[in-house]
Amino acid sequence: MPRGTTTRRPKTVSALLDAALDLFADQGYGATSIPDICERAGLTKGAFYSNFPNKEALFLALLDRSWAQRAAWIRGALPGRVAPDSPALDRQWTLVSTEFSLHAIRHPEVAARLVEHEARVRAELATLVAEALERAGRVPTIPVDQLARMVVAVTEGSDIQVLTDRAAGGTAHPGLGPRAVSGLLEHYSEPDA
Amino acid sequence: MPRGTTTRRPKTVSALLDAALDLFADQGYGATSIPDICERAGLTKGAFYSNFPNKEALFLALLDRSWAQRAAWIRGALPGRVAPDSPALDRQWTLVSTEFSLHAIRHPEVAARLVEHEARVRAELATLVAEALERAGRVPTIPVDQLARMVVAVTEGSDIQVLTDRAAGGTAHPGLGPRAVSGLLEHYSEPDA
DNA sequence: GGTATTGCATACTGATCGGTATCGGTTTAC
DNA sequence: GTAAACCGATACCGATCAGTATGCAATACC
Repeated sequence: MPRGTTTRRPKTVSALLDAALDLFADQGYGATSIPDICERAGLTKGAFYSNFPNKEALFLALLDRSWAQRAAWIRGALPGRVAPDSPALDRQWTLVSTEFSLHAIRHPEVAARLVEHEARVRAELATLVAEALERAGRVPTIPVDQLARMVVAVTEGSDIQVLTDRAAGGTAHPGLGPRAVSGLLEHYSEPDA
Repeated sequence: MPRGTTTRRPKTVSALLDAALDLFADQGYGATSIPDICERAGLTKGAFYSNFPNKEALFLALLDRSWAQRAAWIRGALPGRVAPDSPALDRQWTLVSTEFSLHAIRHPEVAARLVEHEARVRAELATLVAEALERAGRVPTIPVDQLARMVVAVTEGSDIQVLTDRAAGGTAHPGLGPRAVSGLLEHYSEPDA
């Protein structure tokens, strides 16, 4: 049982993660410095190095937190839909999560972590897909895990397209992600016999 | 007609772009410094600032060159396929191009440039899709431009998935991109009457 | 309430950053 | 052959970086 102050630390960590999320989304991971993060959090480098050994450790912690938050959000938002729509497009999340994918591709030891997380997400999504198809009186013609993979791929690709168009001042359209998803689900299933 | 030397400059620019491509793919755009690029190119900062005002200008020039090269490559590789397969997965290209999308989302003036380029690519791809469907005796049930959009989205999303799995040491599978593409093309077309 | 411990601020270091100014070898034009 | 223009190397600047060491106020325990 430690003796000194322990209640401050969680608040500090949370403030640092909040600040990092904003800055990674705005400037990118590589372009964001540790002093940047501390300043935005209203703290100093002492607080940072007291909680993380370096920037990458904070990146990983940030993703653990974001994954947990988003998983909870998706679990609440998705079920009951006829087809598993893509969850609401979150600009900040898309930017940070995509950048993390790139980071993982460049750093194999990090990639393992990402793949594991994606497998869990896909497993959940696969059951949702299976349920949705069942409600629609259809059965999949390929493994639902492969369907989930396609759904994730097309959704993420579409999100990037939409954000790009939006940044260029294009009219705010919903993107073709949902339509492509429902198309894939219909095409790779058939009416139950 | 200028009087001095002009043959050296193109070689220098090319060397800088080559070096930047390698480094942006390996470390990311934000994490790559100008001295890094110069060193890898076997040049000094004098060469850099003699040809580019800053790192972003080089990024844009690099993408212009890469777009031209890839467009030429795709034009030679794609036609004649029954379905427009995704071109061979190029790790370096996927990393840099995805990072540029993120950069564009963060910088609207850059996004306009990217959107314009993507529109050109999609136009070409749309004609290929139309030809492929025609050869297969089918007609699209939604605008071919929308089909092209879906194809691009699912391909890029799948490429990221494959590279991540590969980085994590997963078995080298082709990914579900091509299958999803053909599924979309079939689902959003019907036999010609 | 005394005290040990915690947790962040402060201060510092060596390295590296982006950017500018200038210098000198090289090439082209005539 | 020679002069002019080019173009990249060198040297330099102030700012900022990642990381460490230490100081000190706040807090939890007894």
